[in-house]
Amino acid sequence: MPKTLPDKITQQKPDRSSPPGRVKIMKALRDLLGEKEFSAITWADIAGTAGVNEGLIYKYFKDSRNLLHEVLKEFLKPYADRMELEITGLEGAFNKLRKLIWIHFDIYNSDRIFAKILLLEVRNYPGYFQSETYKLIQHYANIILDTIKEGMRKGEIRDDVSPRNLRQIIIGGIEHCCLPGVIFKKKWSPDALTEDLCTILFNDLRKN
Amino acid sequence: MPKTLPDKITQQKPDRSSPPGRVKIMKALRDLLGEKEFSAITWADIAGTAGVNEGLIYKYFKDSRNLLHEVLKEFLKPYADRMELEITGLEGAFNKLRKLIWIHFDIYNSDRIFAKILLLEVRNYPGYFQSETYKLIQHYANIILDTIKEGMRKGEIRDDVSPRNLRQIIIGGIEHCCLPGVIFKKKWSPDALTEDLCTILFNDLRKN
Amino acid sequence: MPKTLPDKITQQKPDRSSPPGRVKIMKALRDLLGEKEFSAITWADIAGTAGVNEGLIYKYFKDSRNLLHEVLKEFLKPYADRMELEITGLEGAFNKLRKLIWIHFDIYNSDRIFAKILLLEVRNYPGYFQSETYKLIQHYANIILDTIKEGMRKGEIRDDVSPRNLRQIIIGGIEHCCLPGVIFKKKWSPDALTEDLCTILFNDLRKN
Amino acid sequence: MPKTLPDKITQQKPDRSSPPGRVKIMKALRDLLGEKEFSAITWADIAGTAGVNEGLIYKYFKDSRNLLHEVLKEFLKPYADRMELEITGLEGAFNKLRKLIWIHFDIYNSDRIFAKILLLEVRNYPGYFQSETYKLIQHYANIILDTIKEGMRKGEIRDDVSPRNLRQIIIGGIEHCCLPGVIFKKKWSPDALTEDLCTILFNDLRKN
DNA sequence: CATGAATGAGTGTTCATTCAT
DNA sequence: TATGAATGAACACTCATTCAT
Repeated sequence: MPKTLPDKITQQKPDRSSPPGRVKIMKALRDLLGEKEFSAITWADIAGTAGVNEGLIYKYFKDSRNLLHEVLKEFLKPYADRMELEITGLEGAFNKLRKLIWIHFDIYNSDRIFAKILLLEVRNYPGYFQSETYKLIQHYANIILDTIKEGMRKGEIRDDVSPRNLRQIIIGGIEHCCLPGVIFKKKWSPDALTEDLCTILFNDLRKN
Repeated sequence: MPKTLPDKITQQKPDRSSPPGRVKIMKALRDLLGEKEFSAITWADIAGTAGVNEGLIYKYFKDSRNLLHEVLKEFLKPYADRMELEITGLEGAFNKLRKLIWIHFDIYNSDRIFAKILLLEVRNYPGYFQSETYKLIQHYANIILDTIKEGMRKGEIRDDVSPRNLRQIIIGGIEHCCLPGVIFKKKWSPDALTEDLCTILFNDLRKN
Repeated sequence: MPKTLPDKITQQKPDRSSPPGRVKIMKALRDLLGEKEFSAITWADIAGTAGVNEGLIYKYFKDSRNLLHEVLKEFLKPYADRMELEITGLEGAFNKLRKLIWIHFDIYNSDRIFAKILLLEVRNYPGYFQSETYKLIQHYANIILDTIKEGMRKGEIRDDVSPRNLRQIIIGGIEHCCLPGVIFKKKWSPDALTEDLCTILFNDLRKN
Repeated sequence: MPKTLPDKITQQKPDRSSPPGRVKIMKALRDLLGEKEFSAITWADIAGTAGVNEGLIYKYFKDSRNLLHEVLKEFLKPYADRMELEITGLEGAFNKLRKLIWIHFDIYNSDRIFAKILLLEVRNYPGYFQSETYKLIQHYANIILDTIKEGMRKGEIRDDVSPRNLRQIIIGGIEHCCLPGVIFKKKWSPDALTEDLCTILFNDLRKN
C-alpha cells in the first residue's frame, strides 16, 4: 500500500518576485474558502482578511474568478510533476492505475477545502472549461488515459472498451466515492477506498 | 438492449389547484434554463419571460432556489416510479443494474438542460444536500443500492466490497461518462455507454 | 424682424403614462445640468436631487448617457415641428434661411443650459454621432439643407458651391457667434446676430 | 492656390532641459490619443505606454488635464509663428483671409487626432477657457480678427458688420466644414473647401 | 531620476424584496 | 389574483494619488 505523500508539498514559494500584497491576498482567499462558499466571498471579505486595500486585488488579479484560478493553480501545480514521478518505475498498468487512484483519494482526503471546490464548486463557473485550472485537471486525467492506453497496447488491459470511457469511470468512481465524505465532512481511508475501487473495476464483479 | 423510454413522460399535470401564474412562472424558468445558467437568471428575467409581475413570484415561491427545486422536482418526479417499474420482473442483479444504468444515460441524454443542471450546477447551491431535489436523487441512488444489496444477498455479486462504494462508482461512472457530452454538447449513445460501463464494471478488466 | 417664439413651448407633457419617478429623475437631471457639467453629475446626485432611489434610475434608463439623451430629446422635440411650421408660407430661400437662423439664435439664447450642452458637451461623448439626439439635430440641419437646395433649384442661390458646405458654414457661423456668449454667460440679441450673419453670408463682403 | 505647409514642422525639440521621462510621457499621451478618447485614457495607460512608473507623471504634470494642455501646446506652438509669416507680404485682406482659411483646413486635415481633440473634445473640459491651449487658439483667432479689422480700416471689407462676428463666422465655417470629415474619418481637399468657403463668405450669395 | 507597492474614495450597476392598489 | 412603482443594500471594479526606497 502506498505511503502518504511527502509531508507538506511546499505549496507556496515565497518568490521575492511576488509582492507581499499579492501573497496576502491569495492567502486570504485560501482562508476564506475554508469558511464559506467561493460565490459568497466578496472583494471586501478578501481585502479585509488580507488586510489590504480592495483596489489592490484588482492590481494583481483581473477579477475574482481569476484570483480563484490562481489559487487553485498554486494548489494543483505541485501534484502535476508528482503524479508522473510516482508512477515511473512501477510495473504494469494496473499497478500504475492503482497508484494514481490512491493519490487522488489522498489529495482529496488531505485538503477538504480544495476537494469541495474542485468536486462541487468550480465546475459550474462560467468559463471553467476554458480555464487554466481545468487544463491542469485535464493533465492529471490524461496521465490516467495514457496509462490506460499503454496498458491496452501492451495487452494488459482488455481493449474492447473505449479508453476514454474507462478513464471517465475511474475518475467518476473516485470522485463519487469521495463526495459523501466531502459533503458530510467525514474522514475516509484512501487505502480502503482504493482497494474497493480497484477490486470493482479490475476484477470480475460476479461472485467466483 | 433496452428500448427508449415511453415517449414524453407527462412532465406537467395542469392541476386545477395550480394557479395560472404559478404555472407560467415555472414554465418560464424551465425555458430560461435552456438559454443560460441558473445563477445568471434574475427575477426580472423570470417575470419577463412568464409575462407576470415580479412581485407575483413571491406569492408562490419563497426564493429563487426554492423555485428551482420546484422545477427540478417536477422534472424528476415521473422517473421515480418509472425506474422501479422498469426493473421489476427482470431476472438477476446484473440485468437490473444494466437497465438502471441505461435509464440514467437515456435521461441525461434526452434532456440536456436538466442534465447540465443536475450534473454541474445544482450541487453547489447552499442547502442542496438538504433539498427535496437531493432527496429525489437519493431515491434513485437507493434503488441502485438496494439492487446491489439484493444481488449480494443472493450470491450473485461479490460481497467483499462495500455496496455503497459500488453504488457510488456506478453513479460516478455514469455521470462522468455523460459529462464530456453535456459540456461540449455532443450526442451520445446510451446503448454504447451502457455496454462499456457494464463491461468494465461487471467483468475482469484484465485481457483474457 | 421675427418675434420671439411662443412663450414656453410645453416641454413636458405629464403623460399619465410616465411614472412619477421617471419624471422626477428627468427633472432632476435638467436641474443639475444648470449647476454643473454633465460629466460631473453622478447617479447619487441625480437620485438625491430627484428624491428617489438610485436603482430606480437604472429601471427607467439603461445608463446615464441614455438619460441625458432622453432629456435632450424632450428638449429638442418641440422645435422639430416648430421649425418647419415657421418657414412654410415664407417667400424666397433667403427669407427662409434668415428665419431659420434667427430661430437657432433664439433657442440657444433662451436656454443657456441646453445651449452649453449642445454646443460644447454632448458632441464628444462616445456614441453621440449615433445617438437619437444627433439625429434630431441633423433633422434641423436638413431643413436648412433642403431650403438651400430648393433655393438653388429655383435659381435664387448661386449653385457653384456645395450646398452641404453652405449649410455647414451657416450652422458653424451660428454656433460660433453664440459660443462667446454661452461661455462667458452674456446675453446676446438674436436680431443683431441674425442681421450680421445674413449680411455676411448673403451679400458681397467687399465694400461697395 | 497655396501649397502644403513645409514638410514636418518639428514638433518636438529635445531640449536638454527636458528629462527623458517627461519626453516619454508626452510621447505616450500623443500616441494614445490616436487610439482612444482623451477622457478614456488613464494614468496607467500613459505610464504603461511610456514605459515609466505611474508616480513619475506627478513629478512633471500636476494632473492629466495639465499634461494634455502641455501636449497640445507643443502641437500648436509651431503654427503660431508660421501663420503670421505666411500672410506677411500678401496683398489685400481677402488674400490674407483666404490664406489663413486654407492653413486651418490644412492643419485639421493633416493631423486628424489633434483635429478631433481641438474640434470636439478639449472645449468642454473644465477650465479650458482659462487654459494656455485656449490662449494659443485665441492667438490664431486674433490674427484673423486683426486681418479683418485692417481690411475694414483700409476700406476693403464692408464695415457695417461686427468684425468679431465675422471672425466667428469664418472660424465656425471652417470648423463645421471639417467636422463631418473628422467625425466620419474622410479625407477632404483643403483647396476645395477654401474655395467654397471664400466664395460664400466673400461674394454675393444671390445668383448673378 | 525613477520605481514598486499600496491606498481611499467613489463609480455605475445589479437585484431581491416590499407594498399600496 | 395580480400589478406598477419604488427601495435598500450591496457589489465588483476603477483610478488618481501618495510614499518609502
